[in-house]
Amino acid sequence: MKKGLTEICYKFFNNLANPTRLATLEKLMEKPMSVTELAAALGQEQSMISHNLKPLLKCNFVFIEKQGKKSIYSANQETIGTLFKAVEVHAEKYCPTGGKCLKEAN
Amino acid sequence: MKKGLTEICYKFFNNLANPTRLATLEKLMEKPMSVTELAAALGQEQSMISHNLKPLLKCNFVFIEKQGKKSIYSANQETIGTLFKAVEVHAEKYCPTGGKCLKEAN
DNA sequence: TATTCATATGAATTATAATTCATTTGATAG
DNA sequence: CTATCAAATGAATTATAATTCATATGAATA
Repeated sequence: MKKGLTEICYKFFNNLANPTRLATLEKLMEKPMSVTELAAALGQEQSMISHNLKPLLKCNFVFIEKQGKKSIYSANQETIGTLFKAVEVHAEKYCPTGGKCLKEAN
Repeated sequence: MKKGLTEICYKFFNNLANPTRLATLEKLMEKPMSVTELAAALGQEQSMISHNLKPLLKCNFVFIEKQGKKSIYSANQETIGTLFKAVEVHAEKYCPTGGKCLKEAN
């Protein structure tokens, strides 16, 4: 691991460590969507989706394409796909309780 | 991505979204160490290292082996290696400023 | 079995991030 | 050019997490 990558990693994982952003990414992995569509699909306020898309966009976890007054967002399939896969692999091998541990207090 | 993995992902990334824990993992990727050694290597208080090792251990990002009064921690090379590599690959392709964006305000 | 070393824990404080609500900007259509 | 729809922004509030400090546990040794 190169020097300084810890800092990048922090920003990187911090960006992903949010339920709204993860749900947004999960939706966008299915297909590109507008902000309004995302808000409807996730049952969240439009402003909240916008706020959360911003950091995802900044780190290129999602891409934007403006279509008239709409902004169509799409997921970075390469990066997000790799990460979700990595979590899946880890969980399968190292979370024998199937996420039961998540319910407990820290 | 399986149903319910969003929740697991949240816990997963949340666990990694911390500078102390990332620095700890980076150190442990080099070689197994005791809590005291880690504290010295990172210039942090022992209690802080212990506090931060706890969630890493819980998700099996690190492993523990007790040697007398010492606790020797080691990294889960498989998972952490994969993740760090993924960040590296992403950063190389999608962070053209070389992390310069990290300095700016959100 | 008292003492020391290593680690873990609890609880309070401090710092950081998420969410909401009001408002603004930008684009298109009437 | 003004009304409407879509998205973005700002600022205040609320929620979460990190850090510190004091203390407790547990193992080894004199």
